Amino acid sequence: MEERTPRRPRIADVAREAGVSKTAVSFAFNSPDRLAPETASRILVVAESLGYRPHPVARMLTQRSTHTIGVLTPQALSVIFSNPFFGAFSEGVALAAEQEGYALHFISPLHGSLARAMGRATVDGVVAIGLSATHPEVEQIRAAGLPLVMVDSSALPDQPGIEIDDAGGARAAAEHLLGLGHTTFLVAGVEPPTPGAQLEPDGVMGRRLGGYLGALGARGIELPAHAICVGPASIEGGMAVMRRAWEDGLRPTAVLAMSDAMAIGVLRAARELGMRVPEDISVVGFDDIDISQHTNPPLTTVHQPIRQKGESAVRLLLSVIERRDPRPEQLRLETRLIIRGSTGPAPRRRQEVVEARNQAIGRHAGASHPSARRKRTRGTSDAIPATDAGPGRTSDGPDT
Amino acid sequence: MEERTPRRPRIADVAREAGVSKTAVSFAFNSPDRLAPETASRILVVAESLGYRPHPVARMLTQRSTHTIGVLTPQALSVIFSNPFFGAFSEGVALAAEQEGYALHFISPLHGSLARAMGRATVDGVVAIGLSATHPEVEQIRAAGLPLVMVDSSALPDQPGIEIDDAGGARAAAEHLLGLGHTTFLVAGVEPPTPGAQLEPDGVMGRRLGGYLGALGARGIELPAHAICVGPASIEGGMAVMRRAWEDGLRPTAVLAMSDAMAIGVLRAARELGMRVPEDISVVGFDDIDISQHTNPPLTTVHQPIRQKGESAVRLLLSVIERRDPRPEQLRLETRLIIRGSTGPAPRRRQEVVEARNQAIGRHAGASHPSARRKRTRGTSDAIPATDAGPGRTSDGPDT
DNA sequence: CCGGTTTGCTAAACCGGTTTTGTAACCAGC
DNA sequence: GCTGGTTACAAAACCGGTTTAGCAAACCGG
Repeated sequence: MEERTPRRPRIADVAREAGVSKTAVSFAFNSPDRLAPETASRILVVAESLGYRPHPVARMLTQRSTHTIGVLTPQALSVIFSNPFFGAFSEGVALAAEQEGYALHFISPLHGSLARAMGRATVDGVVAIGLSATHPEVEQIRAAGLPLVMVDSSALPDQPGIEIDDAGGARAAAEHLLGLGHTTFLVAGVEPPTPGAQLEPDGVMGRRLGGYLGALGARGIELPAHAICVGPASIEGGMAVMRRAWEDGLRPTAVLAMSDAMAIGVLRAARELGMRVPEDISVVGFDDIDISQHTNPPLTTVHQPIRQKGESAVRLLLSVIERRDPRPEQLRLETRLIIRGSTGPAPRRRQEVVEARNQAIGRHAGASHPSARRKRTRGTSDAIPATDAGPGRTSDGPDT
Repeated sequence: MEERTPRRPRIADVAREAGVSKTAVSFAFNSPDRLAPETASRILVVAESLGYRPHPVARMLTQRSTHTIGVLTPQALSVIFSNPFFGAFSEGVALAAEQEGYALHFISPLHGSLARAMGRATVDGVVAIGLSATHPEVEQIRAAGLPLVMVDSSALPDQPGIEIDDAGGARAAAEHLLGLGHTTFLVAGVEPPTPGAQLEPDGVMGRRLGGYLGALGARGIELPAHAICVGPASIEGGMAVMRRAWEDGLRPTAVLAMSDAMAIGVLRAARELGMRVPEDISVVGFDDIDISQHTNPPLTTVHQPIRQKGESAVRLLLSVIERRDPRPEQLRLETRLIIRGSTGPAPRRRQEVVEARNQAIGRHAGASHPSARRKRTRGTSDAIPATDAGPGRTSDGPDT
């Protein structure tokens, strides 16, 4: 005989119970100074006793603001969350959002449609990561009048966005290898989401490729088309690329990988093919995700400020949302090469690579230039047990 | 002289422009079969030309559903996203949510208050991870009539929740070490969020500790209180615990760490203190996060199905939200010990540990029992370059 | 004591949709 | 020719709040 459904109390219930108007209840919660102190507190007491909480959706509707920012990714979240790059980026996003009192809403394709997901999303603005500028949803979002900050998409000129110096970082990576005497390269690229499509020159990967090719070209080295292999941006993808290249008869002494995950896969595949890193083959990654300093050998890679990218994207977005800064801004963050243990001087003769392979396990000393190796920055490479760098291992220890 | 602010078109605008009622426009979008075909398409054309999209917040309000599930964490998201455990958990959550067409909304303390954040959150239900059952917000959520699934909190009996067999996993870890002859242990625990508080026996860490102590007690080994050290659940936390224990004069031959991150920190600190793993000291982690198979040596740890936990939590929540299953369910997932390279037989004499330390770098052969070591499962331990396990390294290769 | 301001609160409009109820037109059947 | 049932749409109520306009009483200086 009790009440059937203990319906959620509404503002009218509180008003009736307290003997005041809805307006007064609203005031009690939002601007108590507009009421007599004892009235306000009486209302709050009644509200508390009824278990009343203002309905957040109704509130959003009238205030025309959700205090939520959306993080848009063209891929499914279930694949995205396993990506360390995205984890670090989200960390930055979350940090800025929390400081500013905004909640986070992740937007990913709903039943395959990003547009549908965007239609459902209740956000004040969107940070889009990895979305190409030509993606149709970009126009949809802009048409909806929703503030948008694009990360890693060569943005339209009148559009706020965050980029990094992909080309410069890639150039530095290639020049580093050139300086070590390498002449035979393999580029391990991240394949575009739509299979069969070419690397779009405007995208992140296009810019990185441009950097590689530019540096190589400046030394008169032309990279044959078949030395650019693409695969998924994962460890498995990197392994697949390296194995395929090997089976195709390619014998690079240096690999330029467009992501750290791929570089790690290349590292592993190269070792399984009997090569030593960096004695027989050098590998450079891109991104400098956290685990890259823990691989064996520690990965030489192009660092980009991933967390800061997320943070800056949110701050830029909020400056638009809150109309502090009417003019959209473009931010460009720097990259820098971090030299660790996965790169070394090119083998003297090409033949060495093959020899090394046939020798399988047996390590022979003196295959490379110890003096040059010793000069390399160790950085934090011996900071964690995952790496064997540091005195006593790797090359200058007792076991070489 | 153009329109000042190109206001977002409302349903009334479309209705007027198309010469129909608001109802008809609503029908055109939601149940077109209730209109004459040509009327419906005419309305849609007009809507398209005006750039009209139904306002998601208004829609939520009338439909009394947000099609969004909340992920609640008592810590700040910016610390949470850097946690590989949480990344894997989120992956599972996202997978299930995407399949069911739900969006994801992360709820973390707003200006330090979880209650405030909950008040703002527009979700149909909540998955709470790492929230103690006695946390005041639990009652708030239940009072609000919001479906709630608690993960890793010894839940109230009438409350749906997901747990794992923490005690059983911990027991297996301890028994493994006991079977290897260890008698001197250190427990590296995860400190409670509120400093100074004791490990609550009902929490995850309490259950794990119970498992450790139970197994030890069954062999007549009593763990002194000072051999239980706590710190943050991070690599740094694990390092700190190990160093502090060493400085306090503890000389354990085996460490039971309550998280993999801590175990990795212990690994590193132990090595820096001059110990070899597993010859001088064995380490067991808990969770089996992805990188644990890539440490050096690969980490022996208690596996728990992290992704599945996230997935199951969402499915359980949705069964409550959509009232498919009126009776809340409790799910208990299994754990299992994964034996990799970080555990080995106890050193014959305690003295060996000290010797090993004083010898610093020089590796001496035969410090442990090769026969027993060879029996250990290698698993995927040689699957990635980060580990040097596999023929030719670690112990049975040429460099021991 | 009077006109004007301030205080404390309310009634009504509004946010932008969905859903229930209503009604006019058309058609079939007896 | 009237009843009863569809069909196609409209009017109005509603979701649960906020906000604007307004009103009565109290205050206040002259």
